[in-house]
Amino acid sequence: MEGAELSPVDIDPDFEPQARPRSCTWPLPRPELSVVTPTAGTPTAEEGRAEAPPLPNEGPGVTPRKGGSRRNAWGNQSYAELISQAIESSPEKRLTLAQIYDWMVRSIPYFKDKGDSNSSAGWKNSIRHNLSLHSKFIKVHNEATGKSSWWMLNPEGGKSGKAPRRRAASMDNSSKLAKARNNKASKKKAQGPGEPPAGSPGSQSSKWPGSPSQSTDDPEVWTSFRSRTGSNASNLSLRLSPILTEQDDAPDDDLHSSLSFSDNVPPTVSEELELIDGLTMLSPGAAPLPAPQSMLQTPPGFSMRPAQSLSFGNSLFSPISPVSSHFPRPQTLEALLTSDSPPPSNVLMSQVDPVLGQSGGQNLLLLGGQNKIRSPEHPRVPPAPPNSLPLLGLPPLLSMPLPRPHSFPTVSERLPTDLDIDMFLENLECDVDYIINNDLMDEGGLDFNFEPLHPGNTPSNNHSWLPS
DNA sequence: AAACTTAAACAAA
DNA sequence: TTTGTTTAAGTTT
Repeated sequence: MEGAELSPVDIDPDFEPQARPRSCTWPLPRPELSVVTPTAGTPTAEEGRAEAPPLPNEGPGVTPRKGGSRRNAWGNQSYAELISQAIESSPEKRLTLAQIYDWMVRSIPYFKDKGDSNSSAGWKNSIRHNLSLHSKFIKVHNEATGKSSWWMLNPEGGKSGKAPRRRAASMDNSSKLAKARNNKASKKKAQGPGEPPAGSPGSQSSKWPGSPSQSTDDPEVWTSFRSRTGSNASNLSLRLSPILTEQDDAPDDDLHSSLSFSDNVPPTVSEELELIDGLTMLSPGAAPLPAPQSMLQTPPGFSMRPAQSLSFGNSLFSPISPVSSHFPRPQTLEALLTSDSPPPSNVLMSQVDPVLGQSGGQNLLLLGGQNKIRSPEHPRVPPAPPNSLPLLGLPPLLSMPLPRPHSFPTVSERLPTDLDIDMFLENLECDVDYIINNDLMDEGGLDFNFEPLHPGNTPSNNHSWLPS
């Protein structure tokens, strides 16, 4: 693309702050011609990826300006372009906000002396603003502890496309993506407890931005699983699997596209998501917690298992210990930690993980939601769009006959070839049972009656594992 | 009018 | 505080 070999912002000799009524001050009328030095220091370069590619940069290319005048103090590039360059210059095509800042300071002469907090407020604000505003940038959850999100270029282009303010009759993909991230806006201002901002997209559920593989996925669908409040549930958000990252170079757009959802999302989905969104916050699972200790506090049945950070910390579901259906209940934490036969194809899992992730999360939600929380109107599983992979709301994986509005095809029907998924489902199933038995039934507060619904074809009909 | 930059209010972590 | 999201206003093309 653009990144040809461009000098960091060519400094043209004639450069002069030419009339720019703008109130803004130009601290550095004439940027030192210093060549972008990788700033030996910059240890900040997170995760050692520091070896920042010295200088990317644009040059003559992008936005050739006719006159010798430059549009901005640093050249003719817009913030968006600079950010794009920064991201592209990174080996993995992704950077955290801090890294972007760092790149700016190191690569663009104009910002060289503006790295300190004092002089940086303004442009950093603009950077952030641009990242959020343009659909060409997508935010990806950063697995690393305490790290901010990765920012990547929207594989789909997203172009300079601006995020549409509201739902339009027809949106192109990038717009939709943008929209997805947009919908979060709503609840900000003007929220009188009971008055949804009229005319604003307010009533929509919050969305979370896509993943690199989200390209054509309908953000509406799985984007919405991000908790409005940014609770743990937001960790369901996709993570960049190492594998995917590596393939990043390859045109994986198509690949992802093939996994994508259709563009149509039934109107009800939004509402649906609202509900789920709410439930999400109630779900203790789905939080790839970096700190193992914290997991000890979580209900044993849920997927927060320390082990996940080991071999497949990048797959949203892999964390669940492969407990076979013969061992319905995780015996002990130790057991969980030791039973670690990794799924055969972590690769595949990683690739679809965003989608599966949503499904899985949703499932847990449905489980919890329907049985212990609300759902007076029994949340419907959003009808999976035709070519959608498994949004398939894995409901079927719940071996126990929870009251469900729909009946779904069996897992094997839908995923005839994906053993990993089956395995995963099995695991989940076990967890669910365990939860039901230990966390719910023991409470005595719920009145489950499984038998009637299982006329005897239950795999483990004797329920010998049930706590007596 | 669209694309940008700059500011700033706010929220979440 | 930092990171993100939005809204708003002023400029430039």
